[in-house]
Amino acid sequence: MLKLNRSTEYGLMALSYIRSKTNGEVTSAREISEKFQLPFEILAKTLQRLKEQGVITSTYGTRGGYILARDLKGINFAEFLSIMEGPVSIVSCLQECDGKDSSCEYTTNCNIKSMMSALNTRFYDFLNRISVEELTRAALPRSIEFDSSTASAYDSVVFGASGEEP
Amino acid sequence: MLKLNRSTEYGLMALSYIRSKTNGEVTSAREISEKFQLPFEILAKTLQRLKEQGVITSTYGTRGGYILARDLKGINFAEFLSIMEGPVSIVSCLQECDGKDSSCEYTTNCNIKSMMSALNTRFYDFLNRISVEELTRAALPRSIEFDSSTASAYDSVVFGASGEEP
DNA sequence: TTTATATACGATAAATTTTATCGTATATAA
DNA sequence: TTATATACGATAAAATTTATCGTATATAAA
Repeated sequence: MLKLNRSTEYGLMALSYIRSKTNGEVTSAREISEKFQLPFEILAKTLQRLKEQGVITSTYGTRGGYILARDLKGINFAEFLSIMEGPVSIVSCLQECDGKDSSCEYTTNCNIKSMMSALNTRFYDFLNRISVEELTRAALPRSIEFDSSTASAYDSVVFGASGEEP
Repeated sequence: MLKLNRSTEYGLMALSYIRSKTNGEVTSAREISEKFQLPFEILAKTLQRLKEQGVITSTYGTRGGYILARDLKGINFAEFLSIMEGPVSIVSCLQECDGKDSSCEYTTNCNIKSMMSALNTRFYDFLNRISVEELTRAALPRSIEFDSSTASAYDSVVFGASGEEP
């Protein structure tokens, strides 16, 4: 169904909340889980994965919790998804595992591989143009013209540019 | 994992094969299933769904099978996916079911809904720019410059434009 | 030093979704 | 009349996602 995993959603909700904190204030997994009614264990694992990848840092103990470790503008959605859901590929036959392509297991005679490869490249490019900074903004900013052909990967992208009311 | 369903892949493979046939020659489900080693029953259901949506037409009986019924240029990938996999939405809380939005069941207090809505719009736009005609071409055409900001939904889109060797 | 709090992490179970199979009905050419 | 092929509902198997459990580790505060 081409849907994001729950952990991806949890991760974005968590980052959105963490970044809203001021001057070095930490946020605990418990706090986020209660604030948004998310299952604690899964959220905790999600945060641990984000820490493992250097997106946030943690402090142990009674006043412990998480703070941002990287500029969210420098993390694009493709990278975020690969942290949260593993290697991103719209077709499994092109998914890289441990550095090497896993070839097609379904058919010995595929007539769409070339096009799926092209589609995958284009999809990856789509994800690359979206930063986690944008995805974790508090609210949709007022619509600004966006030209995807000139925007670089870390440019600000206003999603609503294609068809929303001003 | 943001992966296409098997039936979507089967559907594209089938359409790619069917369109390659010349002067009104029909293609049976059995033929496709044997040609590409795909499970017959699933492929048959896939073809039935494509027929139901008017993409192909069928003829019964001994020399029966399928032929194209619509110009594949007029079917974009968003529509194709909704035929094959049901309503397309990158987040379930925005997925329309029976005309009305199904609201979020996970949390009473979502801080990313606005951005997910924007992301979804943008994703849908991405899918809209890709036609089934392109996806079912026999091979990747030689790379041509593609400017996504000026291309209309049914324009030819060359996927390889972003980063492939010429 | 003890206790409460909080992260860390492997193992496993439950739920959901996807994928495949089965049985039967219908239509048509040979 | 028979063989071939689509049509379609019901159900089972497999895979994936989501959630839970148990235990270990680190730290601030009492």
